[in-house]
Amino acid sequence: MFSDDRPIYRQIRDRIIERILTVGDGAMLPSVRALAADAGVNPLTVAKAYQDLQSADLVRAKKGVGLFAADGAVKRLLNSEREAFLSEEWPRVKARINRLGLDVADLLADA
Amino acid sequence: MFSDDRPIYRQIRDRIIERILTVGDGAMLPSVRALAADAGVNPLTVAKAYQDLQSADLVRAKKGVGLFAADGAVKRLLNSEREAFLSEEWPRVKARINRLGLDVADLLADA
DNA sequence: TGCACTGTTCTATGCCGGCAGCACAGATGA
DNA sequence: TCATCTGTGCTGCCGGCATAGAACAGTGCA
Repeated sequence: MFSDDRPIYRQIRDRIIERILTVGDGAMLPSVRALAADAGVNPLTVAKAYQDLQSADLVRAKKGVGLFAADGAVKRLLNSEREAFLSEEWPRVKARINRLGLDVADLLADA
Repeated sequence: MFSDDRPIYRQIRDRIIERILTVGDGAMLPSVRALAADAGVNPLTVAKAYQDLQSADLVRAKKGVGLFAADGAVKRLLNSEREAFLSEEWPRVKARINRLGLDVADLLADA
């Protein structure tokens, strides 16, 4: 379910980010306990992921109600994630593709 | 120098793998202490990376002499790394590209 | 008023990663 | 022989990650 070489709470955070990009601003997000049960993980671990997202103003928490994608979250996520991907992940991936003797164009073609 | 969310010894291991793919079978690899000094890391951390590679028969150690890329290391690395990349990393990357609405042409452009 | 949900906080425990420091064993060359 | 390189092994220490278990505070609904 999870990669063994990245902290679970970060993988949970990434999963929530994907969800925000899908459901959009203002939408309700899965509760700490529900997500923990679904992922087979301790609720504290999920809470830590959500607190990261709250620190980044991507999620609003309403005590007793639930968690919600913040206003403008999608827009800011698209910007920051695009930036991070193009400047960090993609160069590394492209170098790896070349080193393994694979063809970038071929891989992108059947997308 | 290192990503903050993956163990350093794994990032060191990846770096050594890249080097093996470059220098080829039988070539001498940087010593534990030299690589540790170069990366600004504890020698034990580098040793752990090398021991991973020895367990996978990708590196041979000669006590008092040094570390060497094992016979057939390059071939086996190309196979296993390609396999791992295509079945795990690439699908994730491709999904990310689509989710972020990135243009394939842009990714190919700055090659 | 209860009940069931929500997020949040606390304590304690265990494991892993990384560090510092030191020591040992094998190989090499002056 | 001796100095110096090599890989390997140990101790202790610390912080981060993840867990279990319990508890507190706020909301909504019957």
